[in-house]
Amino acid sequence: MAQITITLPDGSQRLYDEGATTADVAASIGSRLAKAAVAAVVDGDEWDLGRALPDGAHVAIITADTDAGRHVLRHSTSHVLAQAVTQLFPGTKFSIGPAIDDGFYYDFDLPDARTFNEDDLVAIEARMREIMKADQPFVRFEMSPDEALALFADQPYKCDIIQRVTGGAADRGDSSEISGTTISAYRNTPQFVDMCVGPHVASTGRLGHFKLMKVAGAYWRGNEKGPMLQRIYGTAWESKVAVDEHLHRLAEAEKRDHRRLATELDLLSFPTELGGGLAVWHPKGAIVRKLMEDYSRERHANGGYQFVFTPHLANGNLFQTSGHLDWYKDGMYPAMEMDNGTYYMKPMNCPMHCLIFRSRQRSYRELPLRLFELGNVYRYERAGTLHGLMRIRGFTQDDSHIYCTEDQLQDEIASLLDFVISVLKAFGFEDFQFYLSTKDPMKYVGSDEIWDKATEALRLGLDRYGLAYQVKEGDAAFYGPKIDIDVKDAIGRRWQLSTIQCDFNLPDRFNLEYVGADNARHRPIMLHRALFGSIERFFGVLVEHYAGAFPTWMAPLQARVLPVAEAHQPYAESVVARMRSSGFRVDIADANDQLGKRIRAAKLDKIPYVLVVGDDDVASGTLGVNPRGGEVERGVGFEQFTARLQAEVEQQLPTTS
RNA sequence: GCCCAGAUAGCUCAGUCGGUAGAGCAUUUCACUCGUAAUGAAAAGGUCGAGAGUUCGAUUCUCUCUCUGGGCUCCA
Repeated sequence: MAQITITLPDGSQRLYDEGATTADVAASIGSRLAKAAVAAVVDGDEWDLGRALPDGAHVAIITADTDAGRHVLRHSTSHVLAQAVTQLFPGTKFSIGPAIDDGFYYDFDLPDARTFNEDDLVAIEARMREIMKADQPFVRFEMSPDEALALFADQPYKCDIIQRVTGGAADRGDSSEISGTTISAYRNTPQFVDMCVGPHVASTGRLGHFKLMKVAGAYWRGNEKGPMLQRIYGTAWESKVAVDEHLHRLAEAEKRDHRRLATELDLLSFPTELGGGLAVWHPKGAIVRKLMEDYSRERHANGGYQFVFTPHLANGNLFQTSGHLDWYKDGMYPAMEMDNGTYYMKPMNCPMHCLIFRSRQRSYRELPLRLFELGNVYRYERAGTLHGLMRIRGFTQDDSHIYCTEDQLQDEIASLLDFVISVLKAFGFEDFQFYLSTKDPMKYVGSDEIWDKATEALRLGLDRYGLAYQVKEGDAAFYGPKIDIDVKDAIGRRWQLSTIQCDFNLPDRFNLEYVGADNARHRPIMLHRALFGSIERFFGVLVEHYAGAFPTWMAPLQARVLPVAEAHQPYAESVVARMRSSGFRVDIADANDQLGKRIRAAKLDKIPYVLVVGDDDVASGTLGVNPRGGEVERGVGFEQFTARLQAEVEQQLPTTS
């Protein structure tokens, strides 16, 4: 029998009989590898284990415990989901079922507009386990588009994909289903076959560590004018342990949910009487917010910004001039008709800042002119999009508009990046991701030349700062390209916070000018930027980042004093009074309840320091210090403790710019 | 806006096959005065999200609305 030569990732070569598969290669390397294998990379493409290899192929085995391996498990599990649903609900049309982060989903169109319920999920999951127990093979085959259209004649969504792809109109959503002009599919049973690029595990018995999570509606092809399908989400992993760890992570994330913690820690609430997406801040939340704002103001004062204030309402002419009424009217609160015009709640501050710039003649000597405002804006976010503090209808932007010359632009962007990162680090974020968003060809104003110029300036700013970034094509605002900055929180989730946006448009619309050194009039360049984005959202992210345990400098209460018994009450009160006079936020828990109970309550309130005072402390002027997350220390001198506390606060709060 | 699921005491939830409701924690009071994560007892606390319909009677069934949650779409 003829032999073929296979090259492995380490460069070594092995000989196999002709017709050998990737599974044979894995088995020849080791039995553990063979067991862990789910697919392989053959000459750069992902292949099933069962496909015969060509001579000279480069082969790398994909194991289940890698991202690529889990992707195969998840994608294969989604096929099992589709088979289970089509068995249990005859007549179901199925559309697409890709692997996603942590899992997979599949979209279905059920007969008679039926929808899934919780019980259905249980039944479907049970049927999936039967299919896995049956150990059905995933058999790959290929066909022409015409054959595929015939095979999937009763599956309109599949036909839609085939026609679109063969018609040259494929998009990203189609890529897991189909590629090129030959259509591949995988058959599990005589009845069930699904169009798919693959790869898949060899058989359904290889699967099993999964859980169906939830049902949701999803538009076919993401088009809100199109049909609404029923989507089932699931998670799948290489082992039961990995599934359990994933579920544990979800539970931990839920414990950090800012909406839950806002209630538990009495920070703020969303009274239904107010209307959706509107919050009221309780005293404890307000303290934290005030500290954030104070810090932001201090940094801006040191950073060469000038503070301004603008009203919440404006005549519609202003938003006509800015162009926002043309582009974003649906997102604005409706018009208020007054006897002297039509007024709107402001959805952003920039037009008003432009009016400040334009209020008198400006000289190049004033530039860059940096206007800063904690500006309250109101946007009519669609009902289904509201989400706690993260998506809210009334919020405060830490908003700045910088007017500068073309020559100043790149320096300004570079120093802005510096400023943004420095402020975010002060709030405990260390890991940043940068994005450069470019023009949306369907939605923009201004000339191509001006867009290229702005985009290039942002790009050079990032390059000059030496930052790695990703480009998001077509993701820019209508008025200009932007840099967005994501941070990674304590449990690895990413949040988009800061934004730096170039704008060659508003200066035109507002006819902004400055007098240059040449005594001629020039148009300034405008930058929009926000560090927190919105105070509310940033606060929400901080709550989740710290799980409600704010660092001492911004904690609503920095310490609580607990007299062991009533006899120690006067001493405890003197400790509170002395600490308050030093500017610390402290309260007392009277000796009405047992000490253990009061300690527990203080810990649940996530107060940084619990100070227990008893006989010894009264006698020698000391404190029992019980720090959050640390060991109890008895007999600490009062001055010693307050000095330590002061140092901690100062160290956490850098004020350099 | 669309699909699905919800809304019962301050919080977390149970319950009523249609006859106006209960627990734990929190709160208040009393007793206990305690050295590092839940002392005991009692009291008080609810138009059962809002409106309409069916019914002798609706917190429960139906409809509409408001708000919330999970998705989709959107996010200047």
